[in-house]
Amino acid sequence: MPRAVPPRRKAAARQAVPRWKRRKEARPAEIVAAGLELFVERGFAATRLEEVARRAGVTKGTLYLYFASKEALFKAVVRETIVPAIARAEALAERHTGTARALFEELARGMWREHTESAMAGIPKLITAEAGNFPELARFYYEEVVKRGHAVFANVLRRGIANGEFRPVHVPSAVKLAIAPLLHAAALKQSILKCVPEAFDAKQYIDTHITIFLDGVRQAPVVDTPNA
Amino acid sequence: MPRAVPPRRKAAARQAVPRWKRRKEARPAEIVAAGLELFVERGFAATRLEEVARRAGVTKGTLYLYFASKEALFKAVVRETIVPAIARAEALAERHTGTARALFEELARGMWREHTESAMAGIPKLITAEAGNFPELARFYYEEVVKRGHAVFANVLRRGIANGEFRPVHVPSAVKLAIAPLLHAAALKQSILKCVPEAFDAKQYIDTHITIFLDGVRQAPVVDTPNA
Amino acid sequence: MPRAVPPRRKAAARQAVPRWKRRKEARPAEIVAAGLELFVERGFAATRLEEVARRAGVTKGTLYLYFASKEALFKAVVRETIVPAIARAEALAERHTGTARALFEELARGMWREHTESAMAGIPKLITAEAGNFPELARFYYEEVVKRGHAVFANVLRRGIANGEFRPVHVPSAVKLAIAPLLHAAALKQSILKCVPEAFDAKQYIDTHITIFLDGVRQAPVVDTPNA
Amino acid sequence: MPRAVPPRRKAAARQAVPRWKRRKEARPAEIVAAGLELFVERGFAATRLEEVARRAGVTKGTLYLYFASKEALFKAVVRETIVPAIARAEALAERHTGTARALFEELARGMWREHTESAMAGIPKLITAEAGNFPELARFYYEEVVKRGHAVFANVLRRGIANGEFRPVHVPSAVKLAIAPLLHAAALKQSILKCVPEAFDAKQYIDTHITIFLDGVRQAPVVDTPNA
DNA sequence: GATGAATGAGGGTTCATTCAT
DNA sequence: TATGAATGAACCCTCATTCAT
Repeated sequence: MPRAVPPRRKAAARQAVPRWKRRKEARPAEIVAAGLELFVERGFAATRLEEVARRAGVTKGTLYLYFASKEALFKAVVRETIVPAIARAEALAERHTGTARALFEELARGMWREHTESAMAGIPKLITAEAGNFPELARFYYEEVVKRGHAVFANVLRRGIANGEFRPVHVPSAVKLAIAPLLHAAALKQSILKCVPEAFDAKQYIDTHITIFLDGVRQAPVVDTPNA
Repeated sequence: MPRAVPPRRKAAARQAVPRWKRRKEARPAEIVAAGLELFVERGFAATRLEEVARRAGVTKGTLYLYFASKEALFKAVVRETIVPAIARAEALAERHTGTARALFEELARGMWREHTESAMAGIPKLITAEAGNFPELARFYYEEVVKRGHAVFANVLRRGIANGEFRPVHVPSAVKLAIAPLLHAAALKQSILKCVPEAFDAKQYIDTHITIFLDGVRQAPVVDTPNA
Repeated sequence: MPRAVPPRRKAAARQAVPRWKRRKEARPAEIVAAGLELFVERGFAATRLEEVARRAGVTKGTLYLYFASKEALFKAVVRETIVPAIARAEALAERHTGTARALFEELARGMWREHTESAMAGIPKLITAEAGNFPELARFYYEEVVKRGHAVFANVLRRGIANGEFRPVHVPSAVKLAIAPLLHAAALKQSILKCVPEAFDAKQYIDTHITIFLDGVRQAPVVDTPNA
Repeated sequence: MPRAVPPRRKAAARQAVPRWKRRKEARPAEIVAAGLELFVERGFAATRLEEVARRAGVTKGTLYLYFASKEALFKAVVRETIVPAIARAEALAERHTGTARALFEELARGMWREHTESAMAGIPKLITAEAGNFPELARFYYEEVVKRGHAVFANVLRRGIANGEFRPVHVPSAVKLAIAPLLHAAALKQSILKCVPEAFDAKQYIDTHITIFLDGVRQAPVVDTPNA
């Protein structure tokens, strides 16, 4: 999965900016991208800055022009990956129209996309692995991502309960249960599933999750088990 | 391949064995326990053998009487934590009586107990974090734990579908969805939740999971929504 | 396979190369020189890399910029000391003019000089001491140095026998006997003689060796012991 | 060449002494023998006491019942190997009858035997290798072995010169030249020759040495080269 | 800004030595 | 006397960090 060290110049020119200048401006982003890949793959301690540098196409010393230390790079990697994701999540959560069921599905699919196709893909695994070594980072992630995400889902669930789409469930638990399969599968794809031949059918997985979950929380019909 | 607690000859002859010998036989287990704690908390690379030794009540050199290297200790920690868990899981899976629903609940609660109260608690997080650095260990875990666990749950689901308790769902996905909330919450408890003040209501969580999941997969009554 | 003093491009461009770069190119040679001293004095195992580094004017870590391990340094020390010596020996052996006696003397003195005044001085002792631990290095030394040296002396002896200067002796033994006093004395000077007050008269020693050996192998006169 | 760890009891009973007692009395000698083998093969620093113990059929701790430290064992190994050799040398040197030439030959062959067939075989190489680390041991060896050996040979040479068998040579050098081929070959057999396929013809070597040396130092006839 | 040679603290590992049994 | 588990100092080696160019 590592993008395998683009040996020279990277992509096509964007505009009129001279190439070397773009390069210079892109440096921090390239370093962050390389760091993300490696931190996710190996963890913080097992990642060597030399390899981050190589993958970013610079030398070790150059890293220190942009980041004060390995730890600073690590935190930057996490923050800079999370912050845009938060922005996207906010945009997504704005469009809360339609039924609670429809919104739930939309949110779940959005979150799934975010955690499998964007740079966020490796973050939950990384934070979980490094929480013990970087508690403040775990708190940051919790505050900025987890709580916000929970709040959005809680909102939907509460609305669905209020309007009778969902039956009254323990919302804090239900929120976690809605999200857990998404994050868990994302972490698996970044780790164990890379080591084994098993094919993971992502579409079936997310479809089935939405179906089971929504059926599981919907308001039961009056006559649930007529003869019992 | 540390000799690691030869199971035989221990309890029986206890009174005749000199104290230091009993100590010696207990050493590997103590070291493995200390290693498990720290590897889960910090990860492989960030764990210092000196601290493992201190926590086991020995000195660094002593570790090498029982384990050839840090890596060997790590693998022993994982294997020796997993293997007894597999045995317990087998025993649990044997008692498959009653309805599929009842059995599902029993299995889910057993697995939850296993992953929150036994030494297994930290293993999924650990394997996930280190899969990139120890792929063969990830494969071992996948073969011995994941596949077995999946098989047990798949069995129950298929039986329930066959006898009409459950509706036909995509079994491989449903199995993962039944398990994901358990493992995800276990990993969270070992990591992020240790860093934030949030109280996690484990009982509510597992109860809600079982309820929602079972309702989500149950065979809908003939008249689902009578008045709609 | 340390890059070890790239021979080209050094003397030529000297004035244009910045000082630290010249320093860098000299580093491996300085380290090798320091290593040679210490390995000869203490042996491989008893030599601490920290002291090699100190004697080379660098720190421990720097060694690893040029040599992959202590063992790699050791082998480089031996090889890089031997290889130039082989070149010099070849040059010396070319000038085979004059009588076999004269050539023998020239070779013996050349070898003596080589093994007492050049960096080669400590090598035979070192190889002898470490052959048990580094058999492949011993083989390399045997192939590249011993066999070649033997061949050169054997050549001279055979020529002298052929033209009547020497009587027929067992050439393989005679070759070793011509060389043994040189190597043995060289080893003594690097070891025991450094520990005792005895003055070793090198000039007398080599002169006497040449005299006795040549007299010992010369063609005896017709009347060996006239009156006996 | 290592005697390969006699696994249990060693040889046939000598007399009536109970077996375990003989074992006990033989312990130090067995340890010394094992130590000698390994020190010669690997050098002092590279020899592990664990292996010495194993080869002696005891455990590491037992070594310390007989020797205060690794260094003490090393010195004991050297001293106890040398001292009997000195005694034998003295006995040999007593029988100084016949011509100086005959006595020289007898001494040379005796010394050769001593340095190739007795336990002394590895000592010169060992002392040479470790002189830098154990100068006092080198001095001991020099005083007790080298000087004595030199004195014996010097004696013979002086007598031969006095009675006209030998021409006047520089005796200190001639002595060393008489001995050097013996010690050098002994060292080679303990080291390089164990690593290469070359067959060393010991008999030819020693015969040739005696012949060449004695011819080299004998009193030239009056008419050395009559017609020249 | 970028380099890469150099540093040195830190951790894994070895092994001579000790000591309770 | 003999054992072997345990120790801890020492050493090799790594790698984040610095700095002259």
